[in-house]
Amino acid sequence: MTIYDIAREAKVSPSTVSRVISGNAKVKPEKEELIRSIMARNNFRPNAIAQSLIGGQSKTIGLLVADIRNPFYAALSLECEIAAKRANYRVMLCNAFNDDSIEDDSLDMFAEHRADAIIQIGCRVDDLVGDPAYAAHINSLAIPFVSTGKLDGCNMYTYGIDNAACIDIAFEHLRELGHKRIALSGGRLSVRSTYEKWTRYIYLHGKYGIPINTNYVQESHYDFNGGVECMNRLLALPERPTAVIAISDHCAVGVLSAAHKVGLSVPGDISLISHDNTFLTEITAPRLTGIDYDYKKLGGGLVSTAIALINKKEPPREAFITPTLNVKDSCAKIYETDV
Amino acid sequence: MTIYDIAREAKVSPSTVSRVISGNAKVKPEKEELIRSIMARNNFRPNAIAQSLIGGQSKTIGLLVADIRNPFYAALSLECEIAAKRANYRVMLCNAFNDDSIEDDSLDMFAEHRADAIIQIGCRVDDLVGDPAYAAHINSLAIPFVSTGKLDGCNMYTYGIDNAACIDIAFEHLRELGHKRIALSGGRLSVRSTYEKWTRYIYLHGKYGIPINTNYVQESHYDFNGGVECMNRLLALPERPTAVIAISDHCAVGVLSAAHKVGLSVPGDISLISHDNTFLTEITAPRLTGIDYDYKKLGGGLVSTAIALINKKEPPREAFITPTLNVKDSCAKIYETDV
DNA sequence: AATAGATTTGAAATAGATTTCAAAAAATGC
DNA sequence: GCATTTTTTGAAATCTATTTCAAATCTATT
Repeated sequence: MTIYDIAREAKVSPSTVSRVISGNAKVKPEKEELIRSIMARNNFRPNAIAQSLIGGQSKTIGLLVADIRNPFYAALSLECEIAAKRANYRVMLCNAFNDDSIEDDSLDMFAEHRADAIIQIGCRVDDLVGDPAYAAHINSLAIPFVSTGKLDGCNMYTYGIDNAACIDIAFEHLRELGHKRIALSGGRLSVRSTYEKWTRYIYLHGKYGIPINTNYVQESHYDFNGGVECMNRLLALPERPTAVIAISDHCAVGVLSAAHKVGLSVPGDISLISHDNTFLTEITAPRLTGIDYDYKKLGGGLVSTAIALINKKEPPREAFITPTLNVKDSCAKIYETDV
Repeated sequence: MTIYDIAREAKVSPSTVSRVISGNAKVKPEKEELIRSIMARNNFRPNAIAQSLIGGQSKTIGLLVADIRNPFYAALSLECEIAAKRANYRVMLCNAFNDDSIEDDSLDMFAEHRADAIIQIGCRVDDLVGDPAYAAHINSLAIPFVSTGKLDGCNMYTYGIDNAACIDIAFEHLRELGHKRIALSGGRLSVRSTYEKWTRYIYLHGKYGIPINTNYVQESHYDFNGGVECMNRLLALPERPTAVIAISDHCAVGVLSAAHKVGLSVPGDISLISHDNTFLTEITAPRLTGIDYDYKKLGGGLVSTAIALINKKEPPREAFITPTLNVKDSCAKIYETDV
């Protein structure tokens, strides 16, 4: 069923049918009525593929995430989908699994499907020391490219999170509660967002004249086991920290589990601040205080930056949303006598 | 950059370039070499949209899930994506949020984009008493439709989970451990998969001559709060159950939390069996014993059923994978003296 | 070298919409 | 009622690849 079939039945030309569909030209009301009724009766739906071909726009945004099973990516990709839909764009989602070849293939696939823009969240695009070949690959696509991260040598736009502010907020909250021995669990330093958090952590120690215990910053995976291992290392220290900032909720649950395993109470013995504010923070005991993002704003910002680029507008090269603190039950006041 | 540009530069016809791309006709080796080098130098990628238009196939499968933030859907949609990619299909993902109008719109969108097949997981497609209008809508799309669920009056194919077997396995495990007061938390009876679990639960009581306490079957939401509320109701009973089968991991975590809150130990005081075996079962204390699915097989089965239908093969109307029990730490033997 | 047979190539049609441009129809003015 | 302006319409070109069919080229055979 095509516009030609509709046209024949309505005794008009395909052009007229097209005008009814697109709505960007006047058609005599009675004819429009007739055409619409024929379309409805035949269950006709215009072929979006043909529309894309002639229009030169696929109305599709390629969305590449590291792993949709990670609640952070799930929440964010969801908001991207909603924002895209509102702007009459579709999302084509791919998981990269931190596998370089899948990542490359997905980008090529987006290019072949003529995605109007690409949004990438996670993966190599936030490497502190980027792979030049990867940046070159992205550039070669010649498709507007937006990410929460930033890759050197890559023609791209960033709409992300103010990472330093995350640590500012967490640190300040703990400081107000009297904590001075604050640990960071930790993430991988090779990731830019993590690097920015670490440097801010160090900066804040200087600012407040708190001596840095380098053992308090522990590299870890972003998942449950990363948190467990990290916490175990912290617990083995002669003087253990009184508070831990975890790099993700997943990680925080691991920290919590390791603390519980040795009989420590959170927040009684150790306070814990998390990142991402996914549903995980609601299902632990205690519920986790943590850094929260406005996911709607973040997803919306990524999409609107992408769409601005599609429309040849010039959005800011970089924009960052400010995180907030979502206070729940995992932090407590401390009265240190020995400092 | 199109095949015409390549053709001009290589001094051949577009047909020849096309033959090199598609590989389904011989081209003189030296010409092919030349054409390939020109394509590479210009970073040429064939336009998948044009290929779809002429080929009459979009090589796209529409995937509609209830909510990607739910780890079950995330894990399954991931496997669908992988299986589709292996068969040279792409996935177009939409979230329906249990919102009927979003669901309808998404289906229409799939149709307009000429998805070759639609896979739906969750949402109205597993309603026990289906909405005839919804079934009619699906039928009107005239696109192969595959789901884990089943909707009356709908021309569709099911590749799902043997729900009765889930309960068989959970029940058997608990029975072997000596449990007789087994509760079900619970899900919504209006969902077919849940209904099948409930009926099996009742059947098994009959089979083993265990009296049914109707208070032990509690309807609930599938999430954390559903589990909490359900468990609170169970705990308020004069004789509380010794074991709970939760309808999802999310729900199980809620059950666990409610148990802990009143000082009950799991599995010391109460055993708990979950469903879905998502990462949640690994991050609780104790780790949750539960019903596990072969996600790769399930996702692969959904996709291969869809592709069989695309290729006019006739796959089975219904197929079900058999779940397994993943024994972790949330169930214990019980020595009941009072039964 | 001529012919038959096999291989390789190109012109043109096709997929299903949109858009431009000119023609036809309708509305307006006098 | 006729000329002029405005609105509505249709024919044809376009988007980018694939495929058919016939023509051209090459190889093999005698």
